[in-house]
Amino acid sequence: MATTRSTDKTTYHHGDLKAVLLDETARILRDEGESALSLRRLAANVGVSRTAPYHHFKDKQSLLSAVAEEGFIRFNRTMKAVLEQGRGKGGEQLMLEYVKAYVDFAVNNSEYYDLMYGSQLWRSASLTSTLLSSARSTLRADVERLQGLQARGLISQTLDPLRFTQVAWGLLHGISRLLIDGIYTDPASATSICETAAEMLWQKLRE
Amino acid sequence: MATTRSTDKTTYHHGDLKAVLLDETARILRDEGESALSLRRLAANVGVSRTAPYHHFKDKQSLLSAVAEEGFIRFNRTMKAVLEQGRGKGGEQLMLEYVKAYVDFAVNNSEYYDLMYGSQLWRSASLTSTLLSSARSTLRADVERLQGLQARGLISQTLDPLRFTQVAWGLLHGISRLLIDGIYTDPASATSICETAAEMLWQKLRE
DNA sequence: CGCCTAATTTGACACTGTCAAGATTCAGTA
DNA sequence: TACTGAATCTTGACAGTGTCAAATTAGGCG
Repeated sequence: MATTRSTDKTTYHHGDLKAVLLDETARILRDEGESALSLRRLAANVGVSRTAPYHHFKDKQSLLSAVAEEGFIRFNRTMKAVLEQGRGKGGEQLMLEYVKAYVDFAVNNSEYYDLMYGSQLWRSASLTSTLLSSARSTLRADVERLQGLQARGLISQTLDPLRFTQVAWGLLHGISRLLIDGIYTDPASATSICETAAEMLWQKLRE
Repeated sequence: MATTRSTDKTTYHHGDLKAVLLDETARILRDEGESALSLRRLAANVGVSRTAPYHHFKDKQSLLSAVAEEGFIRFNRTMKAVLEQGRGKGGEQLMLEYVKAYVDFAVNNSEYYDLMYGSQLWRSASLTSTLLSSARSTLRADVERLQGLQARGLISQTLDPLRFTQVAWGLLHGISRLLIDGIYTDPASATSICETAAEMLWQKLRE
């Protein structure tokens, strides 16, 4: 702890500022909401001057994009783990767990999810190619997995893997957003909604 | 035209300010985007001082809520018309047109849709009870229509109308958001995505 | 006509993102 | 070890922003 520079204010050079800014940004978004995030408050919280962050991020959007990138990494890791742990399970069961895992991640990491699929990121110039490929990673893996299943005759042959994936993504994204934004009347029914969604997707997969 | 007060700057009392503010707000959002909307610019565009809008709207969020309310009115009207014009048609065909109409409204009126189902509105204090009932109007009508169809034995008996409606809503909302925010790789495939979505929903309805 | 109320304005305050110029520290080379 | 260039951080400044309070103006009604 003594050698950690993160919270050490005695040094002029912070040493760890970039990483600390990313963490504190996520923390503010989670605990206090988007409207509470300003670069000045962020800098103050971290114990640094107002413009210090500008030496690590071009502007505010650039910082948010970097946080989003961290979100994509966590998201991809989470979804990959779900698939690996569900190896032996049946398709229907796996589909349900996948749906639940997606929505669960979105709802319980909304400070990241909001940025990952918010409108600002996808219109911004700071959408680098590496970020973009990270953003499409899970989607691409889904399409390829479906193609594999189709080749082995395990799912419907008439189905277009890309179309199905796009629709499934839309479904999961929509449910997640309605939950995050508090638009569904009864958030407690989330599990039940996920089950119905998974059933529907699985039905379409077998056709 | 001469008697119209909307653009008349000669009078001290604007006369029509509230309505003009609502229209100009929607116009700015549509043409220049959310980040371009400030109360000061809005007021200047309309030819009125910075704080004039405050006599018609408590604060900025209140203005946006009012614009959202206008959005709900248009949305409810649109969806109602789709159902009425699709009286004689078969269920599957009607489902497709419904899906297309929803997504079409969202994409082509995104300045309203963003506000209607944005996170700010649903957390805000300006979510009045009349606004809330307007917001849930189409959803409630959907549930009741399904109950009617179920009573007449036209759709699956085992299906929970509320759950299905929630999931269908999630699907349409998700597709709309991914299109609006430019996240889908190829926006041209929107029609095809809607078709797949409609098929899936119809399949689930008959079960 | 005169008054009351609603509509509108000006002034002010505390914020915000961001740029430019200066100060400080670090890393590496001679 | 001393010096130098680059990286990092700070202070000062500017144009915006949302919003409040107090003053001003106009319209409608007696």
